[in-house]
Amino acid sequence: MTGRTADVRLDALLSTACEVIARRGLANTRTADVAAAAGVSQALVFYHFETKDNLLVRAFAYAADQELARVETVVRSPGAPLDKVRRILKLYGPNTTKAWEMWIDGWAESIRVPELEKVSRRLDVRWKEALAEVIRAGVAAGDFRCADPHGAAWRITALADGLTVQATVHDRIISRRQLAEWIRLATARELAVRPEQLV
Amino acid sequence: MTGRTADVRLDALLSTACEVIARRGLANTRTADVAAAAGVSQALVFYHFETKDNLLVRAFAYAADQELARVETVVRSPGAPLDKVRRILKLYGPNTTKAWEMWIDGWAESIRVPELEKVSRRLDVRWKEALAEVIRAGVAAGDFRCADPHGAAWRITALADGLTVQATVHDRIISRRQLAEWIRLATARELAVRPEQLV
DNA sequence: TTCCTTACTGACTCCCGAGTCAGCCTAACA
DNA sequence: TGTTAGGCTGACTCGGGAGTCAGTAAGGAA
Repeated sequence: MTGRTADVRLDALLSTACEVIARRGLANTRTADVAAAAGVSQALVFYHFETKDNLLVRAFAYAADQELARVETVVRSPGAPLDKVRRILKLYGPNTTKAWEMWIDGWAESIRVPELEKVSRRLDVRWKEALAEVIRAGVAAGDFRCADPHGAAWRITALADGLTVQATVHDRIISRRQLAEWIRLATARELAVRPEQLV
Repeated sequence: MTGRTADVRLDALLSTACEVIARRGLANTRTADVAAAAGVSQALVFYHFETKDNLLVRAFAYAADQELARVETVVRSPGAPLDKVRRILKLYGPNTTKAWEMWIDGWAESIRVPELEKVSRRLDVRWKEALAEVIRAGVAAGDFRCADPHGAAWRITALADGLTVQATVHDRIISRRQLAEWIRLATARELAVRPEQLV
């Protein structure tokens, strides 16, 4: 496993770093853990990333880029706006990838690390913009009504943030079903449609 | 500064620990920092708390108790339910105490530390219950309408969580004014009142 | 075939921070 | 006015984790 080109190795290390951060938590992630998980020496991590801080910021940026790519896919896909809203909400919700665990850590760390804050801000803003875009498209197409797509997108995603944080941090405090229902309800109100249309 | 009774010292140390955690962030808080900020030796911290983990959990519990006391004061105060809703929302919002910075760190840490998760869960649940109680009282008094006080309380506080996290982590991403307005708007919808009634 | 570059490693160093411990100081009680 | 208990400290230990460095291997250019 020698002599790979740098960017292939970079990618593998960043992907591994994301897994380790999600699994162990940011505070418990050592450079040696990432190296071990990737099957390389600890020194290689420093060879490619110079510092641990740099590795972590790049790892979060890597994770953000992946999420953003998925969002763009939905936004640009053909299909009815209401269906896109539904797909964005599904994408946004908690899933098996531990992405939420990672981003809750990321938010906390972003308060002190400006570089990380930029990454996290970019992701958060884009999610909200993407939903707003799709809502605007739906309004333009006459599929539903919404007086304030920007505000609606913010309120919907913020509600989802708040509920998902609770569900992620406090095991079993609300069911996945309840979580999804409340988000659908709020979205349906914002768009003046029936909640069932978002299932 | 010698020979204070243990519980006075405990209190002072916990209060100082909260300040330090809020200011420096959980990850950057050393037992020596807390000791220095309190003007005592590092060894005294261990004398009273045995381990750093214990100190931190107790500090979060201390902060939670203070917040809870303020919530209870509002809930039990005389006054119209709608006014209590307004006061709870005001109390919930970001303020100058850096409480939100602390609890965002707390949420992240709670994912891995069961003891801390209990503390954070107790606080989160009580906030939601308190608001639900007040909503129920308002419905009973005929001051406003709400078909699902429990759900409404969850949706309102989760929205507030989501928006406040954004405002806390991402400086200037939304104004305090906008934050408060969106929460009032959502609350007004839930309670079938006009947003101005919540100002 | 030699030389240079680049990916990579083992084996370090070094510092920071949690936790310990022997003993000091003082208030209160006998 | 001893004695003691409990609050308190200085001066440690010790382990873990970030970062370093000398050197190896391999592939391409000349």
